[in-house]
Amino acid sequence: MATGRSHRPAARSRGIPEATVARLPLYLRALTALSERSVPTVSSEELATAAGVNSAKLRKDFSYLGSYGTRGVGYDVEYLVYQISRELGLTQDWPVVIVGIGNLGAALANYGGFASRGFRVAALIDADPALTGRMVAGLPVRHTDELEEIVGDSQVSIGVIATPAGAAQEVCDRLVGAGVTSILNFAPTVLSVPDGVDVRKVDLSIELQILAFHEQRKAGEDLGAPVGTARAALPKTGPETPARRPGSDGDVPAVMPA
Amino acid sequence: MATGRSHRPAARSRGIPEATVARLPLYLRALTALSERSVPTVSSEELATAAGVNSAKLRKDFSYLGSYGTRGVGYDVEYLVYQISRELGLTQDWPVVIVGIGNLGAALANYGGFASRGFRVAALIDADPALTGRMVAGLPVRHTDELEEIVGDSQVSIGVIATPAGAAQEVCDRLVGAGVTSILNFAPTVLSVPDGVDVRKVDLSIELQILAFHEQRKAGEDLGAPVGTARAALPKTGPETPARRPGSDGDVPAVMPA
DNA sequence: CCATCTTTGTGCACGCGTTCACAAAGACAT
DNA sequence: ATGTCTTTGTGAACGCGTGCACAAAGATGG
Repeated sequence: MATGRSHRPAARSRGIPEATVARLPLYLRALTALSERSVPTVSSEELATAAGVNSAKLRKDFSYLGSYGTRGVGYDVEYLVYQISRELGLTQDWPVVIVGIGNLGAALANYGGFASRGFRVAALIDADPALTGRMVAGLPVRHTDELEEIVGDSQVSIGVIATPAGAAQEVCDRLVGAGVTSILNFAPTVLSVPDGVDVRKVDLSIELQILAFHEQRKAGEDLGAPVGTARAALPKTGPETPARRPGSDGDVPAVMPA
Repeated sequence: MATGRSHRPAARSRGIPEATVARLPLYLRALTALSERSVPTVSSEELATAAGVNSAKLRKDFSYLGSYGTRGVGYDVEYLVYQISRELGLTQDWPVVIVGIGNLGAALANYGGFASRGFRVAALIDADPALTGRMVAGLPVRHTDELEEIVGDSQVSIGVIATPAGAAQEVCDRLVGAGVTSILNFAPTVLSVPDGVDVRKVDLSIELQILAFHEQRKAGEDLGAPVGTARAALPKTGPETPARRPGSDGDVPAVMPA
């Protein structure tokens, strides 16, 4: 749950709702597990449970792809794995560049799940000259100066940004300029991109804050103190504002990069 | 956007829509930046641009919190920072434990954005005895055996799971059993938790697959080949299923943990 | 004190996503 | 072949989220 779609409110690409697309990887993972256990068929009920969704939703999702089930029996696991893989574009290889090889960037580079689904780390890029040439996850770190060349030569269309927030927009612009049309952003910034470029962001801090909100709510319900009252009545006379920790973050690095 | 909400379809906690809650951290970040530049007030239009949203949406979001603006002028930056912080529960400290100190876990432990928003890493936990006692980000890694004790003593209510997928559910169960009621899950698995426990998941692989879908769609539009046709007509006779890479992943570690 | 101008707060309509509930489709047994 | 039983696929209703568009509020200047 750390995803945030970006522009295009609900692109309904080629008839498949965005919400459905977001769940296809979930189904695929559950199906792959079944496939490895050599389970031949699965019902919508079983698969839905495994994927953590409602069976009606799953059936409707699959209905957007076509009629791949058999009534009275269920779905053929192998067949469905193939269909979803194809639908998601995982039958081809996707070269990916990672920019910003700090703690997070390095962790991503070592991520085993990349190769397993057709994603191949084509290059690692960092602005720090001290890092250039060092091997990370079996690949040499290359300097930002080479970015355009790398992207162009390797036909990279997906870029991962794991730089500090301050550098993210510039890196983004250069990636887009070099031909990248999909970006996964780990830096805590709003990226602006031209139409036709997709951005998804992963933001640890936001996720934690959302959890904190609900956590506070739970705690507040226990006490007799109504959390959400005596608020609209504030006179708002002058800045009684406690001014929490002035000048601490606001431009913090993504997940401790470089 | 790598977030995925989980149970509760749209909990509308205490009147504030879930979608609004998810945007509050965005506003807070933009406001903090303005605060550091000592900007006294900001209009909904300006703030919306900075946060990457529509100004009507922002005003509606704020209307759920109360009437904090001044017509003809805008919003008082400091005041709003305080109100949103309070609403999100960031005026108090949230001790957090991280379980699974692999590449990703270590990167998270080093994340600077934790402390800056009231989140404090209370402990690092790993099942590997070889790691126990080693210092990571200034904290000693402690063994899983101590999990219950650590959570209980430190009053931890938020847990971060960065273990391999296979270990995630067990770790989750133990965290919940020890009193944790909010979980941020980086492992690529569906976690099942009792009611009252919030789970948010961050899944790199899913994000990339969603990007790949759109990427494929873009590429398909260029060619004359209609991507989504000649599909429903498949006879489906026997497993012509190409059976993509049998038995490769399916239980892959989150982001290359331990 | 009045007029003007800016910007908020929100009523309303629309569309996407979810869920229910059931008819149609097929497997399987007799 | 016919009937029964299981499970899919989907029409329809509902609710949340978004965005428009405007009235109300207040600041500001004369």
